[in-house]
Amino acid sequence: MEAKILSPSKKTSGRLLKRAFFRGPVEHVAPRLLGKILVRRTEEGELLGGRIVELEAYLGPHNKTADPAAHSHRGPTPRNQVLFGPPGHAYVYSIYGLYYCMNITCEKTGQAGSVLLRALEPLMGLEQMARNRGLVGPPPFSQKARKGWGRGGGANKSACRLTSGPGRLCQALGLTRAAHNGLDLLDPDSPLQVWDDGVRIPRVLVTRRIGIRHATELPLRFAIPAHPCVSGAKSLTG
DNA sequence: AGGCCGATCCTCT
DNA sequence: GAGGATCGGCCTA
Repeated sequence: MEAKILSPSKKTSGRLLKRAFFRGPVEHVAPRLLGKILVRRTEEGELLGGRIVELEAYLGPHNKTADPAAHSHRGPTPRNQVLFGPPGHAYVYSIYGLYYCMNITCEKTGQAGSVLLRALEPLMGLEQMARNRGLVGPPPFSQKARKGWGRGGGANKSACRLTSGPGRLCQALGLTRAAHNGLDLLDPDSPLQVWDDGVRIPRVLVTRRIGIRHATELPLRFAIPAHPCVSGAKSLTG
């Protein structure tokens, strides 16, 4: 069951999203972010990025439904203060002392809803992303995977290993708390942006969230059905 | 001041 | 399917 490839065959481009896009209830914003493109411009001017194919919503403390899994659940702290700022910004935090994860702030300032990016379909800068992930060099990955890279048009399963998972995608793009936490994703001059290239997602898979201990029953994970780059459970009961 | 633990990933059985 | 790596933030004393 090979999934449909959503990548454009031409050179990837797109428009910056508007602030208002992120201002609504996070459970409404999250599924609409599927298909949008996360892009980092490196210091050397290279573009690294991919299409968002899986994400999770986390509810702010203002919400009627309590979400003890959210970092904002206990209110503002030095670590999570970006979550309580304006929408459309990057919240990057370290986890397990080894990896980073990235959220996009949503809703109005102070409400602290956010979206965790869980998987991208690699589109830009695949060679560099592989280096960032430490996947170049020893087989089995490099030899096989390199064939599918180079051009913009392929979400083969090997390439997905670059950005399939919240820690993996941050490592691939080279995202860190020190360099990227708090950046405005909608600023034309920002080194980290979200683009819309017009791709529409016809159907959205909704499941429980992955890897959390609290509020595990909430249906707040959203993914493109059967996309090869989606991580983890493929159904609500999985 | 100290302890606990996580929105993870990788390797090995 | 299980366990280890590894550390900053937050809670308790």
